[in-house]
Amino acid sequence: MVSSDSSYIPSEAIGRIALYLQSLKRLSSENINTISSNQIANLLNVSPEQFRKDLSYFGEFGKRGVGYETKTLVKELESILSVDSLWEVAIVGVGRLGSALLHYQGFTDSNIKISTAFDLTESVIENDGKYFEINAISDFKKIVKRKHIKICLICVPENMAQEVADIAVDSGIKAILNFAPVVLKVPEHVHVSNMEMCREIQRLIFYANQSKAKNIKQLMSEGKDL
Amino acid sequence: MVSSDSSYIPSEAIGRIALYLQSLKRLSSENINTISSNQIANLLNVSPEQFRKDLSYFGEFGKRGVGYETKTLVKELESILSVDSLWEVAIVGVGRLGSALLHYQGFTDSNIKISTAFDLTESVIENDGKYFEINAISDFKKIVKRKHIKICLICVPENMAQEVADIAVDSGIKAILNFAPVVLKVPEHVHVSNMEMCREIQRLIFYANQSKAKNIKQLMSEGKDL
DNA sequence: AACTGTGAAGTTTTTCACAGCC
DNA sequence: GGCTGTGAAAAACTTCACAGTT
Repeated sequence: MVSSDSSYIPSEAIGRIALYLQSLKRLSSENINTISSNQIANLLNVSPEQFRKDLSYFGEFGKRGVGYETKTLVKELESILSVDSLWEVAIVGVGRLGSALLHYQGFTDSNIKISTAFDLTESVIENDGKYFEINAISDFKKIVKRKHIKICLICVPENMAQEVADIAVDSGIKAILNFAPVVLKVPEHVHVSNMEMCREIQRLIFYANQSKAKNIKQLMSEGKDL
Repeated sequence: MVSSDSSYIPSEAIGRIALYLQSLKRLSSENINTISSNQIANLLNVSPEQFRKDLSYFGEFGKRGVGYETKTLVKELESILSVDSLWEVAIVGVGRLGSALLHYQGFTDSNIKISTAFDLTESVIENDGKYFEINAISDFKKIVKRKHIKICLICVPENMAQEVADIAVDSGIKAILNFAPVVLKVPEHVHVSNMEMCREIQRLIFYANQSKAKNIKQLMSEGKDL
């Protein structure tokens, strides 16, 4: 049923599947049992066709004339993304951002757990009476191999990020979520996703200012003085 | 010189301009004065054509046969993004993530400053001998108007995010960086960019597992037993 | 010779529009 | 009648290929 030759699937679609899943879980927990592509699309600011097309890459999950059963679809999407069982991920760099992520509560609902943390040296940090063991980066390969960890978050300063990425690749890591403001060089089979706040804010600045420019243009075309 | 009718510009291009800028600043500080589209593209894993095309939406910045002057291009790109002067942004929600962002050092280089923080109630937090004033969300509009803040980061729990977004919109905020796992409803003239780690990690999980599936498929087609 | 700038071609992604099913 | 699933059309974006400049 679930086909997954990813070569024909727009990479944006995968992100949207995760979005649909998030929303469907919520709907399901609110005891909404059935939903149409129109309804969910409206909730998520995508088009209904987009929603249906995205699902169609993986199979047929709805009933014509009826819609989609939320509970079933949750299961199907979890299976598509392979998030139907817990994924343990590692984090490297336990500075402010890293430790914020380490203590973030929101991962649990998504079957994600930051099970292992690394920094330059071993230590133990405490939060709300809970203790977190921080491992030395020199033990990365050993620990990651033993725990079969496939995904790692990089939260180190920019001048160390590539070095960490190299270690991760060498340790068999399959995907990296990179918070450092650099473009990591990794082999093709390793996926990198960047979460860079400065770049993102700068994009917003462009658009925020753009709308100002548009307004000015509009006012001028209406013959108004500034 | 700098034209900017954003309707013809791929929105991805803006993110890349911010990326180019980041890299060019670094190169410039390393006293690299000239660079070709080939060189910079290789550094950033984009194609040289992509780089040239992205710039071409805004003007002509290079010299044929020579390349680009880093210092000049930095200035040009800063002007395109309007990040040539300081942008003060607000943050709402000073939990773990919010306070990590509040103390993040990396914004300065990008002319971004989180100048104002909000939470449910007024308070003062301390870090490294520095004191940060946290304002009550009820004062959001007043303060944001007075300080002419146009951009805000939303770091509140998901059940409050829409409420905060409504306040932001009402206060004249032009763009929102949203860390909550919900799709915000805002008028068309307000730009929202989402930084949602769970969804991003789930995307990585899909790809991480995909490559496994591919490997298995490959092994099987080579006639090997598992 | 080296490198940019850019129409045109190609590719990817989204939207349309409608057949098919409940 | 209402809603899905999906080829086909349209739009968006990227890459090609080459003319133009230093």
